[in-house]
Amino acid sequence: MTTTSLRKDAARNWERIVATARDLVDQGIALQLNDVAHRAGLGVATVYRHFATPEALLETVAAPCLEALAAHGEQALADPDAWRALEGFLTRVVEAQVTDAALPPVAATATDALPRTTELKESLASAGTALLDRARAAGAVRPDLTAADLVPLMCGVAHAVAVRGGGHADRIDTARRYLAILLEGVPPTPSQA
Amino acid sequence: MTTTSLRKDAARNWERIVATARDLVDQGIALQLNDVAHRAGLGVATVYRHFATPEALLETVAAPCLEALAAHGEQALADPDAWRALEGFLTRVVEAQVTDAALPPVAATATDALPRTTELKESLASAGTALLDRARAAGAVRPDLTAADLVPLMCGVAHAVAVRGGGHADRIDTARRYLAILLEGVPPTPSQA
DNA sequence: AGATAAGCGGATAGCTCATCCGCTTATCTG
DNA sequence: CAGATAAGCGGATGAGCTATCCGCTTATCT
Repeated sequence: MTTTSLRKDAARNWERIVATARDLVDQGIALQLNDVAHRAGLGVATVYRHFATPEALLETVAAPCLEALAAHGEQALADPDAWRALEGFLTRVVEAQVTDAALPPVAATATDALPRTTELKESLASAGTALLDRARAAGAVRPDLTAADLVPLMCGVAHAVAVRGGGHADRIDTARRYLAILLEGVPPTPSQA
Repeated sequence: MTTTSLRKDAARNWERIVATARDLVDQGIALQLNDVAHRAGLGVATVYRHFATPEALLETVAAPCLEALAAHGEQALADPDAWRALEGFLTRVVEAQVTDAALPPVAATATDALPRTTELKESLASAGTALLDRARAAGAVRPDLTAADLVPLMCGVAHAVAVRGGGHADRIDTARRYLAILLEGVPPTPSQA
């Protein structure tokens, strides 16, 4: 047996746990490991063995979405229009945050439970940084806005949308609208140019 | 005895509880009624009698600040410059949210534990609405931005600042910067004008 | 097929929350 | 001022949740 492989039943249970957690997240129910175990028809210890904390499970649930965003970020760099690339990337990010309830808490937390999450967030951040720098080189970004502001601002938009409330379609609409307002403020003001 | 008055010791304990809670909030410690009781040197039941839930206590702690903001909102309407009035008001709001840890959760919650909180939030919202409408009348507000967006956007800025982190002075600076970016996006775009 | 250890499950100990009830004390009345 | 009254106090306690441990099961390898 190779050192990293998982026993077949363990792998199956891992999937069940993540799928159950995914359902709970989609229903807006907070993850409680005991509860997840019960709903998945598994022993409590099985869940705790795979995921030490609810945060670790949540990060695992959020991972595929983070991967997709990071992948899009890479692709966006191929767009010759720097502004359009940045705008498209940020649009995807806020839409994802509004669509997937697992993302906001993961995005807003500085210290991750899983190393994998840190990796994903770093690759996402570096994509964002590259896109922002490229837009800046095109003179489209005010000097006091830096890459370190990107994640907070995206979290801020997502939070604003959540506070505003409404159904899913409303929230997507609100997210686009708030992002549009934000993007108006990204270029340098006349006095900064 | 008039029906609404409180016994002297009860009033004193109420003050102690709120003061203790204020300290905890300032230290960034989550309010737990049992814990508050112990720190205030009071019985647990005394705290539960005055405040049914941690939210009710938090709202009480936040109330003075909400009152001050509402009062400023009234005054701001006296400013002949509609845009400056709106900008000043929103600046106070985000600075308060960043300075007082009791505000963000209270502002972001739709259903209040205390009727008083609902009152205060309504008066604050109506001040904001009046200021926004006045700025709109001056042609300084894009048509798709309504009064219903004001509270969410302020919460969004506050959340973005919290995610960004830093010391208190840093956060104030970040808050002003994010608000400045947001305000750039408030006026109509050329195509909307 | 048998050996082995990885993995499983649920009982349970530890902790936090919120209520209840006998006692204390402020306030009112004569 | 003293007694009566009920408003208010405090901490013991039961209910509910979290997370760990350990004896049993089962997948995997030879």
